[in-house]
Amino acid sequence: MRDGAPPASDAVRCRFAPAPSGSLHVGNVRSALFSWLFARRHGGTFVLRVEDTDASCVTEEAVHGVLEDLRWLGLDWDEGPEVGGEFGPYRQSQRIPIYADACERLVAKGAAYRCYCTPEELEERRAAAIARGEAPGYDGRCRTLGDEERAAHEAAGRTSVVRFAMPDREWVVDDLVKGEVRFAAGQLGDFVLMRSDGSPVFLLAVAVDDMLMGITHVVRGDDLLASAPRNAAVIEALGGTAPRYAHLPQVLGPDRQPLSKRHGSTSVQAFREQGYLPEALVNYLALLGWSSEDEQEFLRREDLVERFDLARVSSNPAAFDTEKLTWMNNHYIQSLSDDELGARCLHFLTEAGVMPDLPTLRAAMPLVRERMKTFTESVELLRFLFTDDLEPNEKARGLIAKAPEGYLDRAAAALAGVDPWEAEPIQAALDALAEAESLNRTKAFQPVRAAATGSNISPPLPESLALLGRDRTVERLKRALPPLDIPTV
RNA sequence: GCCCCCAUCGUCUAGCGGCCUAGGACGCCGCCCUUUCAAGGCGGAAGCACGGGUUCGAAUCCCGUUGGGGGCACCA
Repeated sequence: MRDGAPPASDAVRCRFAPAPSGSLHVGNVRSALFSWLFARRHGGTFVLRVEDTDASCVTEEAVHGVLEDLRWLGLDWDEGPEVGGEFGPYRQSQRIPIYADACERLVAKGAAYRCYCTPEELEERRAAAIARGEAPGYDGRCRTLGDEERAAHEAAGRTSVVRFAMPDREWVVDDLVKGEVRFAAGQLGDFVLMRSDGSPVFLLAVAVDDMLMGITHVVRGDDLLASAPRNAAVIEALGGTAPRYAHLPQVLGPDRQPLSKRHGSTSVQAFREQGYLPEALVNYLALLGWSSEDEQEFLRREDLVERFDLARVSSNPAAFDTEKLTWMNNHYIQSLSDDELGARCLHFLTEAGVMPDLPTLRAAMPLVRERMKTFTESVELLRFLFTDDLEPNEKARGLIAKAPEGYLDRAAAALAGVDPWEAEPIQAALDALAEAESLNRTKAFQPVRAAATGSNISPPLPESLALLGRDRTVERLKRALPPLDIPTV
């Protein structure tokens, strides 16, 4: 029924307009993704615009961080910072004169006016309105000021802001995901467009930019739902046509509370550093509030583009579930080739101070691919191959301690004679040893694993030893200290 | 206080009046596989917030209640 698809004749233009925060959190990214998907789905244009009017806390790194996140996720933009476009500039801080001009035009045609009320006066009247059970928005006092009163205020040295004269009627937002949302007359008060220092407020900048940049569809979080009629009103007053809006439900934390610092790092950067794949994050996020008609869950970027439909966006808030993301990440890891996998692991290993030799690393990929949920886990899984400076963990020490007297020496001797040094003969030698010692495989293998890898957990043992090499294996088994030397705590 | 949004297993969801004894996925539990850990296979527990309507028939439509969230700034 509600289909956001426009007639093929007019091109879709979507935008993502982040404040430069350093790194996007998953909620913002979901908005960016859906906006991007909608644009791509309809062969439209995706515009990136940086909302940096609040210059106080904006740094170049913060802007770059956001662009990096988007690029990493594969959400490319057709117009915006670093790529340009015919409706630029794409940073609001560079568009100040445009806003000033628009504001002047609004005042000139009577759609906006100067307001001389002081913060104290406003606060007082707001409180009174609430006490009366009315909406606490601006009461419109300065809307009808005559020239003389205005002159008197100016003469008295009063500062002023520019307020938009919100037409006093019912406003209906025909939202692509929420349906018709109505705001009764009197609900939406006159809001500030320009501060007393002459700087534009968000509501002015967004309206002007969306209009001038020819945006046809605004896809954003539903925390902005109530500002949609204001955006539309300003655009109409400016003689433009308001875009269609699609307000997405919020992304909540695992505790179903709004995303905040309390939830720790939910930034794209954090997931990237923890070893999540962009494909997994995109796929997971797409499923957060949207589902494919065929209920398919594994969807690559192009599958999503092919199927995305705003009409299938759920209208209820969704809690971010790291467990499912992690599961999905493992799935994507398993789909990578050994070369791709190796390259990723290399990054995380070196980051952790482990310097792998490449042929061994590459050869180890089949052993670890289904054992990693994130790439950071590759470090613990593979470290033993690339450093002889192993600190056996608690459980490994326990296993070594519990091994029969002289067992590891006999294992070393048994393995020393294995030829060729490959997984199968190694396994055969270990099995023969187990039989000779009357041990089952678990009992036979675990002490060897502990001594050779320093951990009670490792990739399959024979294959691991094959990669480790005969000399290092034998050496580690011999060097594993007998129980007596285990220090008591 | 006023306005708006939302309500299916713990979580993400399918469902748009009869196909529902409510389906799938993550997670959880059990079994299988198994040298550890994973992965994989099989099976299981688990949900329509509540109350009224409408209808031959309601998870699906309407109203109310409750519960969550958002907005009402010289923030964005």
